[in-house]
This record gives sequence, C-alpha cells and structure tokens, in this order.
Amino acid sequence: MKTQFVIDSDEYKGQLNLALTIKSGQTSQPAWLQRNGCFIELVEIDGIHCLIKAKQKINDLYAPLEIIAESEEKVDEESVRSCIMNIFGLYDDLDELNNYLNKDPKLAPTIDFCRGLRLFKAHNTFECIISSISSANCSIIRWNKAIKDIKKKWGNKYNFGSDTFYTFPSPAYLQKVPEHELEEMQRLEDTLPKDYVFEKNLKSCGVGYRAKFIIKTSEMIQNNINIKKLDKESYKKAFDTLLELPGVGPKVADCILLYGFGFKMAFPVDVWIGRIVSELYFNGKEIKPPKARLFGMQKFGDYAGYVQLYMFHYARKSGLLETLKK
DNA sequence: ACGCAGGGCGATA
DNA sequence: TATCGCCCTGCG
Repeated sequence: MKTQFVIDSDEYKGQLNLALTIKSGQTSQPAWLQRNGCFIELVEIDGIHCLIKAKQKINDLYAPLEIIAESEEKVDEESVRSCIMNIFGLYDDLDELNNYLNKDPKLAPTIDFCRGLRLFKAHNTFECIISSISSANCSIIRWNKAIKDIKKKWGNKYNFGSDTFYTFPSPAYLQKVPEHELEEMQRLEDTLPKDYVFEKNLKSCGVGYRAKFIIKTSEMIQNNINIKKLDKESYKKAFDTLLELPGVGPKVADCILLYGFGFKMAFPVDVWIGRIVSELYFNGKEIKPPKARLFGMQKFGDYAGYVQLYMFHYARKSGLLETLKK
C-alpha cells in the first residue's frame, strides 16, 4: 500500500529546513538514510510498519514537504500526517521562537544560522532511550553504528523493493540478549560448532561498558517503569523517573525528555553546551553542567530545548566552537 | 604508538 | 554536596 501526500508551508508556523533538521546531529535517534534527495526510515504508525520517504526541495525553506508512506497494510493518512508533523517539529512555531531569540542579544545571532531548523523528534521512544544511553561519553559515529548493529542483530527485517530495514527490538527482547562473548558462549555451550563466531552479543555492537546498562534498563522498562505515560507527567517527575535507569544521568535524561517525549523546557547540557553557556552568559568563567542546566531552564523556560539546539548549531557554524576548544 | 575525548557511576571526604 | 578515577573505543 502506498500513501502519498504533501505538507504545505501554510500548515505550520515558520520555515522548514528538512535536511538541516535531520542532519544537525541531535542525540535521540540515528540519522535517517539519505538517497536521491530523500530521507528514508522505517516508522511504526498505529502498529503498522511504514517505510517513510520525506523530501523537500533544497534552497527553499517554504517548499512543501513531500511524504510517501509504504506499508503492507493500509495505514490512516491522518495518522501518518500527524506522526510526520511531530517528528519534524512542525507543531512548533518558529516565527514565535525567532521573536523570542531576537530579544536576547546573545541569541539573536543564532537566527541566521538556524533558519528552518527544528527539533527532530524520535519516532520510537524506547530506541531513543537506548540511543541516548549509548551516546553518553561516545562519538555520534560510534553510537549510530551501535544502534544500527543492534537493529540488524535483533530487529525484525522488512524488505521494501531492494531495500532492507530493521525495527528496533522491544525491551522484552533486548533484556534477554547476551551481554558479551562469554555469556553468548555459555548459552550456546551444547550446540556450539567448532568455528562459531561470537557476534550476537551487545558488546560486539560497540557499546562498550554501556552493555550492562542497556540490558538492565530494558529489564526495568519491561518490568517496573512505565514509559508510556511519561509524557503525561510533570517535567520534574519524568526527569526523576528516567534517572532511575542505569546509564541515564542528567544530560541523557534531558535528551530523552526533549527528543523522545517533547518536553521543550529540557536543557540538555553536554561539555559543549556548558562551554557555550559559560562563554555567552558568564564572560568565559567556567560553569559546571548542573549549574548550566539550571541556568538554562530558568532563563529560557519553554524555549530551553530550542535554545540549546540553536546555540550548538550556531557555535559550530560561526567558529565559536573552535575558539572554545583550547 | 598512545593519549585523549565523551557522560555516568561509585567511592571518597 | 562536590570531586575524582574509572569504564570503552575511535580518532589524531
């Protein structure tokens, strides 16, 4: 089945730069596959796995967003539409955001660098949680590869034409996978061929010491902690709940809340955001992450998530980041 | 080769 | 409550 439609710029507020939104290196989900100017990902909508193709003409921030959804069963077009609107941050009012940024002399310069940049939300909250845990103390390339490996080893395979995609495994499934080679070996003891290659364990995905965090977190989400209702909670309560998960500290929790659950007042502080805040608002005096986080949340309120996104992209593109490296 | 970057954790005061 | 060494791997 194929569902095809367009989202015009008059259906949301402000501009859209689809490519920038997807590629701005946000922590929550691996980058979408890019081919022939299309961005492609397998997304579950109303319980149906759909191959989503998203396309926007380049160099026109008001160009319509063209969507094609392919699935075996028929999927409701309105469901696809609202899912896409959410993923690409099209419910956010960028005109209003720019007005806000304009009032702060430190933030006004970010506007020109970030036109049409929106918060790229995760389509699978569990995947978002595991991605965020994997991203801690880790480069983007490395955790992206780790997530890809996890999907390939334990996800369900979907073929669309010549393309193969994998779902992200469920918590119930992921809590049971072997942590490392030794555990994989012990489980297979009786049936082991002589030349067996141990590669179906979490560590072989390159997650390092985070393997045990990932398994324990999967177990807790399966058994104790209900993440389905997290977006109905207050920010504070949801934050504290996430901190119970192993491998989740303040930065990771805020990424999950912002990109996975849409809490726009979250202000995830990594070393870079910490340095940028110190530079812009404290004359370069070092502000430690917990302080920077509180400062950001108090100063920017419901804009905190966007401010963090815009600050980082601005710092990267303006050369500020380079000067902060030393 | 080898030292460092990147968050969270557990032990320390 | 804050600080510190360690965890793992890719990169320069």
